[in-house]
Amino acid sequence: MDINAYNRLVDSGLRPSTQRLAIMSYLLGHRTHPTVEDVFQGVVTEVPTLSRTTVYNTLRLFSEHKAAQMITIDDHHVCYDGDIHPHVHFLCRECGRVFDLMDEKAPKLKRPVTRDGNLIDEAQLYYKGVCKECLEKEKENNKNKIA
Amino acid sequence: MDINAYNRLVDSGLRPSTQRLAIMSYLLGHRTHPTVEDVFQGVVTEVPTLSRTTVYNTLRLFSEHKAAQMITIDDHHVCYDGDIHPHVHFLCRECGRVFDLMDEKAPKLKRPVTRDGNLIDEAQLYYKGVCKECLEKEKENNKNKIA
DNA sequence: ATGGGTGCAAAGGATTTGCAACATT
DNA sequence: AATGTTGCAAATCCTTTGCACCCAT
Repeated sequence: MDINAYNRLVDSGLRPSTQRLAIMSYLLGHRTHPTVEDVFQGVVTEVPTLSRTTVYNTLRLFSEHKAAQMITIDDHHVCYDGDIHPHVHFLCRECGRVFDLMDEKAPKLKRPVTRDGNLIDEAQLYYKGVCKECLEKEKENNKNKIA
Repeated sequence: MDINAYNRLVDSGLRPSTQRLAIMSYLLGHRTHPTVEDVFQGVVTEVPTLSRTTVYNTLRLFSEHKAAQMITIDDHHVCYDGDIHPHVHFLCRECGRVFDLMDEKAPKLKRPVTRDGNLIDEAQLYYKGVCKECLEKEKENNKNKIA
């Protein structure tokens, strides 16, 4: 039993059902920004009756309760993050993976602020480009071409 | 004939067909962060044979060529922006509209940079919250409740 | 027994694809 | 003629909804 997952749920005002615990536990244990499908595949082995519906509903619930973050950098690339502290994300356009950039200064918004009369309570900063690994693969391919 | 639309296309290496000109012209003339459907509805009156397929393909083409920005703040809220200078976006969760926050300092990335071996060539910062108008509507509703 | 949680099947939407027609060089 | 562009129809994919069942209180 994952005490961290349990606490996150209870602290967020969510009842810790089997499925919710398993999904939250997966999120906390896989800091790879999984998609809905990733979560489903990862958890269904443990909770064989799990349905995609529940994963959809549960992840939405989590993000509504700020028990997890929904990240939508790109069309066709919705993923989730159990880390609810503000941090910067980086999407590799080649492999589609999302990385955390821990050293980057993330926009902080501890409390909602008002700007031009608008109430702002959430901020997201992300970068796009090509990750180290994909860059190296590209280099390899170029070498091979020349050789 | 919209010379700005024309130039943007040619500068981006895109052939200025009737449809592309009309779509780019719409983008440049409507700084409201229109969705694909918005663009379609706005342009079809002018180019009656226009199809949604073409709008999809064309907007994707634009963003691939950096002739426009695709903005995906939220799941189910993909929109486009003819303004290709970096600026901060603000999504109102109530009405779903996206605003520009011009006074905010946007992350600048004139040239691609390397960070931890990753090549970063694009940055997006956005805020979420409730816009001025929706806040005022809420206030109105509360007043009425009390009265 | 009551309310919340789950999961199936179906519906709903948004986006892409295959392909034929068309325009432009 | 050759290439690039458009647009219809269909396919696909992702996500939500309606509803019945189930579990826990």
